[in-house]
Amino acid sequence: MRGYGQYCPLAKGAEVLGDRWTLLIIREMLHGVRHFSELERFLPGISKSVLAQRLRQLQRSGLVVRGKDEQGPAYLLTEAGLELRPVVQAIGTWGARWAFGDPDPAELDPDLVVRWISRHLARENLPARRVVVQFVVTGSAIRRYWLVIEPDDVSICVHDPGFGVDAVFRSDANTLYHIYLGELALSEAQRSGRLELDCMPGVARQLSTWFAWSSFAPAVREGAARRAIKARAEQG
Amino acid sequence: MRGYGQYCPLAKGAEVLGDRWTLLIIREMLHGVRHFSELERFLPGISKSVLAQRLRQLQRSGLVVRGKDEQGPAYLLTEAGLELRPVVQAIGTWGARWAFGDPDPAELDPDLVVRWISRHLARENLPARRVVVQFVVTGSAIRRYWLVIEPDDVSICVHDPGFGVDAVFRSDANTLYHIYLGELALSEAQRSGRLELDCMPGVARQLSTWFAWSSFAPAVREGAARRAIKARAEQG
DNA sequence: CAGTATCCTCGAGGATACTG
DNA sequence: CAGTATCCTCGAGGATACTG
Repeated sequence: MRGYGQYCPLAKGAEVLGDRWTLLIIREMLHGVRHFSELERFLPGISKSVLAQRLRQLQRSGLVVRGKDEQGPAYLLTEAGLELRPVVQAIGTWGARWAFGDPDPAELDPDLVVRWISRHLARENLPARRVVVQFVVTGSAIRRYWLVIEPDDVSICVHDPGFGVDAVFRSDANTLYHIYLGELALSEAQRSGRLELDCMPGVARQLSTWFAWSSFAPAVREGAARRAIKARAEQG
Repeated sequence: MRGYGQYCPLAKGAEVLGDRWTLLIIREMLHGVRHFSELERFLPGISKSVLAQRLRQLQRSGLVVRGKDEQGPAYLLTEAGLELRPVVQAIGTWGARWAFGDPDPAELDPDLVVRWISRHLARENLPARRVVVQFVVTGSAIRRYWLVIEPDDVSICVHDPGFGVDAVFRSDANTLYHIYLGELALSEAQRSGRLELDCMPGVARQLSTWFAWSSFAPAVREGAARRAIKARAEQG
């Protein structure tokens, strides 16, 4: 981003962070995403050239270093990049409270929400064996996903991996997003019929503890509560 | 800013705040700036049309309302806008630590730094009478400012208002910026000869308590200390 | 997979003049 | 002062093809 011509900490921060997509790239990297193609998959709509340009710029600004790992080139956050966690948290918290209405249908990408869910597992509550959770996302086209959770690895399959299934979620994408974002409790979603949940015997009690949901969930809940109160006040 | 197509609190926050100049406009309004022309003066380089467009957008997003006061149209932050204070503070703190090198000479606008200083006074430490502080900013062209501090008003004059002067600061713009940003203590600036400070008798002891300096000063100091340690390590 | 190179379009915003 | 209207330029970035 072109500079503001001001010797001011906020202006300097905004210069580094203000380019389109930059903050979302940082969000992904704070979640542990390290590879170019993985960034592309988590950022639908970004083009290769923009992603490459942003990663170069982030290296020049000292937030990211490019290295190698087993799977090829890997981008890692520096100390400066890691210290953006409070910034991302502050903007996301504000966004959840004040810029978060109902989703546009085009924003409800089932692939994406299943990926998001799969990286916010509460590992400490999961059994020490392999667990498979199936998601059936209804809509104009039904999408199926199998979350294969191994003690030290998680993968998402779009075909039955054949290990058997511990639990099946069946809902539309909108409902799944609201559950992930913490606005809708599993039990409430089931009661209202928006979610069908089938579990293997013995799993039902633990299932709800396996998922950590979004780190913005508390702010999303507050924002939703505030909007509900306001709507009721305007009606009454 | 065009949307990201993601139903994510961070993406939604970034959509509202990510346009060029938007965060700096918010910074000014958090400092109490309410009028169009005042925003223009605090944001050198912004054009009328961009400022007008941003203010319209901020109203549409619900961060700002347009009203009237004694001096004409006035823009005020809503509750949503006021809650951006932690966001501005987080980005500025990060910027001070990780994106704040030496200033480009073009960034050292004497008008601006005197305005900044004048709105971070420690009112509780100022006497209950009118106080006048003169700033003489040296450089290719010498600029003079008189800060006229009344118990309930502060104004900046570029001609001697004729009230007499309680203290005179004389330094170049670079030094004045570093003092404002908290990197350079008044006493240290004097000792090193970068600042000449003349006071009326009886004022010298209090003078240093009159100024609150930048709210990012602690982060700027930490950032400068970190860079100094790093530079020394690289030398040794 | 992990990008680069090239071409092309469109929209952001600067400059300038004008208005209530 | 507090903006709006108009014109014009330039750069961001999308599409596509290509490379190690």
